[in-house]
Amino acid sequence: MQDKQLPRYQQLKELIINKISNGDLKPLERVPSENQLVKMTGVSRMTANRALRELNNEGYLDRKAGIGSFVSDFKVNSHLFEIKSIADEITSRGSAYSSEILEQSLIQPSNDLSRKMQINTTSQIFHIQMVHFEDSIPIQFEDRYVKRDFAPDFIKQDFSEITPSAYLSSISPLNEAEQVVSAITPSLSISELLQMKKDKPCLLITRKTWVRKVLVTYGKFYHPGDRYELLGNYGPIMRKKLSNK
Amino acid sequence: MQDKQLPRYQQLKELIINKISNGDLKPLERVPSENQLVKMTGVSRMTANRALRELNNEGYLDRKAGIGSFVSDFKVNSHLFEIKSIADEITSRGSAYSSEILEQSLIQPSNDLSRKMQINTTSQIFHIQMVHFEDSIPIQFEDRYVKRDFAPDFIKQDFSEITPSAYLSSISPLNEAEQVVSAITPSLSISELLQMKKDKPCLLITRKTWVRKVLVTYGKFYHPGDRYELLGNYGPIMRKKLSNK
DNA sequence: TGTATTAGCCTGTATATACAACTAATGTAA
DNA sequence: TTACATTAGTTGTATATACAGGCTAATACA
Repeated sequence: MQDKQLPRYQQLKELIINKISNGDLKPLERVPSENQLVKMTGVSRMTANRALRELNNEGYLDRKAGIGSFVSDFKVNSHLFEIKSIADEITSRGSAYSSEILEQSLIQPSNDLSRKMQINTTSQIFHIQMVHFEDSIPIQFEDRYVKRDFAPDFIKQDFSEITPSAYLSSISPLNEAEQVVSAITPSLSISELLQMKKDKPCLLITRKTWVRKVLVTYGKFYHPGDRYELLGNYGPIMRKKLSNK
Repeated sequence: MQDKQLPRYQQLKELIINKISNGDLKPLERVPSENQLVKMTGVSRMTANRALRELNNEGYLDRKAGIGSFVSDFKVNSHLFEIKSIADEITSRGSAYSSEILEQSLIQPSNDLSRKMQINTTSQIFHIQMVHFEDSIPIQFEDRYVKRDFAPDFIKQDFSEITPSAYLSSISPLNEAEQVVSAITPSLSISELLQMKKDKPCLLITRKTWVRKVLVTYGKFYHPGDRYELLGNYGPIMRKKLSNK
């Protein structure tokens, strides 16, 4: 698919990212050391170093001199992993997660939608609508469209078991996203779905996600303004320390 | 201040970041090449390469093989630079920026505020409240606190000329920030300041900013929900191409 | 047994070197 | 003039090497 072969440090990075995203490597698990990578793959230590160092900068790994390199525990981190885990976010707060699926179908996109998703109207698109609950209180209404080409089995999934975001991440690491955050007054139907009081505001996140420069999903995520806020960290990533005792 | 001297690639990075943030190097301006840095500073090309490469990854520079390295045009980019420039953001849209200052004073923090700013109540804090306008339409109400220690001349500034964010960035590059985004129903006074219709929602951004792990400013920024949205890009930064004819 | 030392592995940094690919400008031949 | 080749400067990648510093576990010693 690619025109040219990727540089070796990049191949190493993707190898490790794939192992993380398909579960071969789990959070806090050890990753091969630089010298092990040298022996395994034949690269020099400096390029193994570059691969691991960049994965560290990007938040995939935690490294510590004298100890080793370990898969990050993404519970706290931002980055694209944060995006996949409304369920994890809820459970990591110690709350009970549940969901209710309202719609799950295959559709032909309207003109407007096909334009937003950068496709023609003959392509087929999955559509899903569901509500996510924290301790039985609705916290997100998800209205998402997914390209059939990217996830042909999307329609067969049981999204009460795995969230759409987590499922999509399991197919292929999502490597680019754009999100627009705004404050709106919700429509009556959404207000009811989220069990919101009249005239209370909604936090609306409109998100597009790409895999290798190809847009694969477009979704709107509505949160009750008084029950949800969005946290972002910028600058040097504050990483959790590895326990040393 | 620092315990140990920073690594040389880091010194190079900060040197260049400082030149960018104090205006010595302007957007789209050329930055010394790797070999020039080698001659100027005596480091090896690989460490000059690392410094420039990381600045590129972090969005400060645009590099192109065969051409050179140039300061990014931050109009589009996110990162911490985005944060300093509500005025730039407005003018870059081709609109007219103006502002109105409501309060500018030196105060003793309340218990609550001193806790939020991680100081004791004997420290002194600057407080400023102002409204930012786009084409005479209010688009942000800024309610900000700044540590006196960090910016002793803060109170003397004319913030109709330079925004508080831009002024703070000019003192020292802000290297870490946390922001919480939420949707609220504004108080009556804020609703009036922003000339909002009744019951319309507000996008509230609560932001803390650090310089070298020390919190220097804490602010709340209120935007009319129907006139403002927050854009975020994640993953590989989409950089503007250098014009090549 | 208890304590100090050492050896070994890990990451972090720094240098020197090499080659590839890209670009702009220049020189050269048709 | 036009088309092509050359050249110099730039970034991008890859390797080999070296030393510093953090950490752990084995070892040596008292």
